[in-house]
Amino acid sequence: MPELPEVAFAAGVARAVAVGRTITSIQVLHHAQRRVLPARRARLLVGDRVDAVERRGKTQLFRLTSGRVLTVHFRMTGDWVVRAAGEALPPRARAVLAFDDGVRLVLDDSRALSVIALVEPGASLVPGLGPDADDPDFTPASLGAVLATRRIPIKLALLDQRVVAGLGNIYAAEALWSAKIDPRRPANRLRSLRLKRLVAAIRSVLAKATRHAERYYSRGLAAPNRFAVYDREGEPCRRCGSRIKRIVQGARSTYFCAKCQS
DNA sequence: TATTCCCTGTGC
DNA sequence: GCACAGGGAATA
Repeated sequence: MPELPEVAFAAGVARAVAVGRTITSIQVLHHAQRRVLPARRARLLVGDRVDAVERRGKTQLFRLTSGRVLTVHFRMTGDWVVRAAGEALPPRARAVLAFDDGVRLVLDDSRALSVIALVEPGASLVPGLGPDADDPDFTPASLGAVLATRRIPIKLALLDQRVVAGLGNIYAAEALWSAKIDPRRPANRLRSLRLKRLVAAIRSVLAKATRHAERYYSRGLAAPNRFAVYDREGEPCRRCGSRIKRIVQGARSTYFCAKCQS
């Protein structure tokens, strides 16, 4: 299930399958995906070749020889499944890309919230997206500047992809714990000390999780959860031992330690 | 800035 | 039944 580490791994799967291959057919099976990419438009992909698969935040970008770009966002429950010619599709297949070697890349998505779009050459790919966490442009100063006008709680600001690209609900909470920042603190009330800790924490939390995911997924294993706070309500804080709290912010859960995050 | 909606599935 | 799920755009 996709937060950034899963998307990064999935992009690697797509890259291995698709780069250098020509698309021979595409089926968009669910109406939710067809709204953005109707069959008539999807047909434009046939005969085009995939030159590269990249990632910006949680969006995967298939760069095509025509100059068009196929963008895929998994949202909550999307994933790639690879199927050889003739193999049965998974029950929640929402779209199927077939290549000239017979291999199919299947978008498997129980909730069908994934978004697939075809972007014309030169058009903006992911408008408004902030820097990725590993981008050198993502610094305490740049983060401070973006947050300066935002009075919303820092946890909600971190989920805004214009602030940092690729941070989701789990790792926003994990990074705030690591940086010892209260998720309820107004975003514009972080000074240089906390900004510095937060940028370092976001980088390290995502990098570690991505390496961890890669190790497991590449062997076909489920990655064991080893979160510091996420989904650990009532359990002891790994730093101070007090009980992890769960609150609701922006209609989603936030987990944190009220004692050592301020 | 807060709420609602898109979809389906799971667990209580 | 109902609450909730790792996302994000569209509303009010």
